[in-house]
Amino acid sequence: MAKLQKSIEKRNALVKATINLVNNNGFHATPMSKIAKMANVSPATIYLYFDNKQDLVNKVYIEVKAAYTDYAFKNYSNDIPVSKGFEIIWKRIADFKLKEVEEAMFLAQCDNTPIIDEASRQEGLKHLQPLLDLWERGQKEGIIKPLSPYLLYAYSINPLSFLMVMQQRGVFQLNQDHLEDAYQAAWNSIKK
Amino acid sequence: MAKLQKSIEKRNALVKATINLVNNNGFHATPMSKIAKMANVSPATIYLYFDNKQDLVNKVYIEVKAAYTDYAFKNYSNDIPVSKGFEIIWKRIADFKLKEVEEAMFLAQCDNTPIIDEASRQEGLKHLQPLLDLWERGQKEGIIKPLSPYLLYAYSINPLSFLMVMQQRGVFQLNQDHLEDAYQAAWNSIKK
DNA sequence: TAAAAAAGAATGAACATTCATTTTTACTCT
DNA sequence: AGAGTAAAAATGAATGTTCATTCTTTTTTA
Repeated sequence: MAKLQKSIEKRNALVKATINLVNNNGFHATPMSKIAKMANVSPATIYLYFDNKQDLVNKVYIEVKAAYTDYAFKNYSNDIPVSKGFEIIWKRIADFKLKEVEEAMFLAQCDNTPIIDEASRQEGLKHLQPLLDLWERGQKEGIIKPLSPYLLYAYSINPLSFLMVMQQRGVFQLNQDHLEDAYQAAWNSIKK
Repeated sequence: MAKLQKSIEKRNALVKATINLVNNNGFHATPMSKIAKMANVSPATIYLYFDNKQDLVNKVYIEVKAAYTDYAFKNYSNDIPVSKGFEIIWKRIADFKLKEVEEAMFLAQCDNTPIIDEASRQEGLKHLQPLLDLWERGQKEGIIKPLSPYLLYAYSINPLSFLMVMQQRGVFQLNQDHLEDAYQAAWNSIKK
């Protein structure tokens, strides 16, 4: 008999190709045939790994989001003081966006368009819980402003996405000094 | 002989339908036939007003961006003090995003995806010049931080887009208090 | 060697755009 | 003012292409 395993490399190649092509052309202008070609795979093979095109992009989104938040919260634990915790997370996020430009672009696109299922969006949101917990803790301790988490996110974390998109478009070059400035702006906007 | 005029109402209906459908389905999942149907027009008629689908979305983008910046800078002139000028612009932008939700969503999507021509993107960028001038003036007067305009934008103006998208998704309800908080965060992030 | 994995070609639907007609409009001539 | 008309505007139906997905066959693997 035959107990085979589907190639994890093929799957990875498909995920990578999807990210790249969706970044450059948008989801609906990215045919399955092109994804297959870039992954060096037959179009039919995609369907061994994913149910259909929608399932493909949903799963890629969730996986990239998970990788992103894993990276962001890597060195964080909730016995670290709030201000230090925020610095750690913020800088890891900046790091991720600078190093994993493709992944970050892909998330930005998914988060601003209707290409992802509502369910997958919710799923992706769950991964941000540690940050919400940090903010709640900070508010209890009177260290950060008593604002809605959406405001806190909008003014401290989200601006990085904008900077990254501008950088990716070659509009300007984000350097280490910019990042230090950005971190200060982020912290000033949430600290009490 | 006949000197006719194409109906401006039909054109407006097409623009409106495009915005609505692209917001809900994304550009490439929005067929010309649906745009036509929503505008109560034959598909062929679209081609009397626009060269093709790409031209349609480019023109809609530029027009909405122009409407947005006209609205934003309506009550502003460059003899107004920097801090007051920023407040005026910021609040007009917030106003626009709250009142013209569809238009604002459309811009957010276009600004985060590859659906718009590079040329049209540049064209849209030009309209922000008054804000850049304000920042330059503020920096000369030592009132606002000597940061890249992209950082200033990222931390003062752009967060509104995020809040608007969240609001639109029903994730949270943006009220007048939130906006006052947000304005303070915005001003704190740019003032020296 | 038997079953899974992978492939390439086939299928059928969806779509952007064009084509052939019809309708509307504004002007001219009575 | 009203009828006639030429051209623009608008239309619905075609056209040809692109693409997601499936089908049939081949290849790989345990």
